[in-house]
Amino acid sequence: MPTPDPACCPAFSTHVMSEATATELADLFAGLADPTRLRLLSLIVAEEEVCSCNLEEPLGRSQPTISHHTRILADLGLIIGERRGRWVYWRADRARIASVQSALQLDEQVNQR
Amino acid sequence: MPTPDPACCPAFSTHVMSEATATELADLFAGLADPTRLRLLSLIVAEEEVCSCNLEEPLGRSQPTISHHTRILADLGLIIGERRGRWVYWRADRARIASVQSALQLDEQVNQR
DNA sequence: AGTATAAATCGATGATTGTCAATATGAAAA
DNA sequence: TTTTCATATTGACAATCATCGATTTATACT
Repeated sequence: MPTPDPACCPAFSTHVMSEATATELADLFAGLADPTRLRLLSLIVAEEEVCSCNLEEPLGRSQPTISHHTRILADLGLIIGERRGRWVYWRADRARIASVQSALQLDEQVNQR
Repeated sequence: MPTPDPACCPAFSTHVMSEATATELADLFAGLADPTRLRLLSLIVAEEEVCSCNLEEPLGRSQPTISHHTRILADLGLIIGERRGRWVYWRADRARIASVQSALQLDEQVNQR
């Protein structure tokens, strides 16, 4: 009778999320990994559209900081800005936000691409 | 006839996610905002349980780095580790992961707590 | 007890990030 | 064309973080 396998666990073949997919997803989560940005997003999601000038006061951040955060969310496609005159109006891309949700089905993201 | 309101937009009362909720959620997203951690999580989610010793090779990271990442995911409650002998076996807390998903219903997170 | 080994912790380093003051850009109003 | 003002960009700084080599802790085997 052979000695039992001392290995910690049986051999198994696991599928790992690809580097590319992981990096892409991580960038999205990083965009959501800031309290100010989440509050900003919640503020925009709650309305049909919100003017930039109405963001600074409820968030308690300076104008450059707000601009910084809106840019990050916009670059990720989570919000969309439209300039009308001197003001920029922001609205949420709800489909895009929902797609981040479904990205959390991690077992279905495996080995794609 | 009075001059039209020069304001950028009509007055509105918006609900913003609370600081506390935002910080809590941001911590969770920060945990997911790293490619190595996402691949690690996908690897664990794909199996019933995975031994630590089977994580280093597919992820191409050193043992201290893997330990660092499992700790972060475990502290967030996304994975659960169980020591059996010399080895630690990890499994995903799927309910916890699903709760992060539902946290993305940002409009329902408003003003809670 | 002594050895082997799996995982955790420590210490250091290079990189990224949130923030704001100062400045620039761009569009409307006078 | 000047002036005004909403937004964007720049530069700087403190803080956080991913990573790994070295070491420690803890468990099992002899």
